[in-house]
Amino acid sequence: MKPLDGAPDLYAPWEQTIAFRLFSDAGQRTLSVPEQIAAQVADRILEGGLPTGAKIIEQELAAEFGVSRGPVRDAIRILEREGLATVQSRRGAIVTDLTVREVREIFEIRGALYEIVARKTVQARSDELLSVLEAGFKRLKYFADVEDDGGRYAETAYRLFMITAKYAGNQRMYRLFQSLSLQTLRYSKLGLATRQRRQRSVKLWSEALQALRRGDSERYLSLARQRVAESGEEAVKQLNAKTPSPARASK
Amino acid sequence: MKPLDGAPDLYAPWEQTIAFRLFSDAGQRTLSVPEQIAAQVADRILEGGLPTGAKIIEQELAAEFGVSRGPVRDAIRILEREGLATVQSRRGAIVTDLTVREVREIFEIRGALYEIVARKTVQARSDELLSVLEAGFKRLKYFADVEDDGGRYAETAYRLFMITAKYAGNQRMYRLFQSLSLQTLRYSKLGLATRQRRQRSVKLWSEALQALRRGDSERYLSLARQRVAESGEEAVKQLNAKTPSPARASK
DNA sequence: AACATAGAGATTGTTAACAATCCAATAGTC
DNA sequence: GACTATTGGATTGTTAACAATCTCTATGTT
Repeated sequence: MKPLDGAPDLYAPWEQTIAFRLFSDAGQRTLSVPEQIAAQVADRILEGGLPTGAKIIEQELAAEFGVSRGPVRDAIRILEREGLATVQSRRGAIVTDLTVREVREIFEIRGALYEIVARKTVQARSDELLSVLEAGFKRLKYFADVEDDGGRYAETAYRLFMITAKYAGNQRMYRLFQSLSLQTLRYSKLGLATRQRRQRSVKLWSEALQALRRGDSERYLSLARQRVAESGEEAVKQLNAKTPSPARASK
Repeated sequence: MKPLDGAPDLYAPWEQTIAFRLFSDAGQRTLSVPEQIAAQVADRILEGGLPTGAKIIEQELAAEFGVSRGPVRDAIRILEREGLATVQSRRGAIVTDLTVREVREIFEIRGALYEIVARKTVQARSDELLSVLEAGFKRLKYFADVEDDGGRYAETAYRLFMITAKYAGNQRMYRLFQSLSLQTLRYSKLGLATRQRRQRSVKLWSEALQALRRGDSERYLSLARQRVAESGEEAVKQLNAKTPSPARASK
């Protein structure tokens, strides 16, 4: 029944929230209380419910989740570790607000890691992987046409990529990708807010999957590289258009 | 007086302990109490005072540092984040004991990141960097001939590399390298326990620095790549020779 | 002798109160 | 009016006690 190490849960990654997977991927079966809190807050951050720069106050979360501040503190440290919260000593935590430079840096790192992951994914490809990806790709195409802020498409693309990354077999790298991609997910979204951009992304995915099917490692790699590069550029461009004038309108 | 962004502290990285730099690099000026504790314990782990797999008990550290368990818990979480401690829910923390597979995975990641870092270092090279590296290289040669377990050589090589990584300009990647390299430092040591191995490493460093001086990016990259590959292979080999029979001698 | 069970001690998880620090609004000064 | 001190409230940091859990030893059973 277990076709490949770590493969079973490839079949149903779409039902769980991203943050839940973030921690269940880490190994343990049941999540500790701080992890459960962290997962819920993480989802809120990724969905935009807690906007960039918002203060995360221990007492508030403690009251909301019905625990004392101790476990909440732990949860905040977990979010910090994942790059979703930024803690300043004695000043509390805020939802991480990446600078343009940091977003660039992370995309550069992701680009470097793609070199390895892409090759290993092609090498380890199987009918199973291809059919799982095919199913995911259908989802992706669906969300490309849904009119929203690009959030659902970006999330689906993230999950689709993580499936290929898991298949590459380097667990540490998988974990690293998870962290880096999740940190930039809110910013990637910006570059996928128009249907046009999403359709461009779908095209690149489509060709990449074909290359993967053929086992064309070089083509797959170059498409993956192109995708992350375009995605990064677009995110940075949108971010630049946004941040320079941070609303100093009224008063 | 400040020749280049982030450069000043390149001049005196040798006096501070590795773990102290680990946190002062992170940004803040003064270290919080948990960070100070984490730094001291981290040094102990890296030096071998706390051996691989050793239990880290909250109460013990609390008593030793004269604080309650709260800050110690924080410190342990920090060590976990840095990959030096492994925390199991309700079972406490131990000094991280990497499997052969994990060591391989980390070296693979480092290899991928070298691609970027090496190119950027060559691109950003300056007389200042070269002279700092020259001074560091002297140190390296010195420790190559000191008879010990390879610890001091490995540490010096780590610091020398981190200087080049800092110069590359991608802060996030610098931080990542710091974490990954520190996690494997205890294992890298294994491959540098003989004077012969150290002299081989010195040779690669020497040639790499020459290539850097000439601005020969490709040569520099290939030497860096070779160094990390050999280092990884040797570490894995030694680790394999060690772990399969985990001392079931007496009793 | 091998194995299962029970219990004591050790250890982590959680809580609530207290201490230290930070922040913002207010009052005071030039 | 602009700038600097002050003070109160909000918030994080720390502590010590209590609760829950785990581990290991000793005991008992087959």
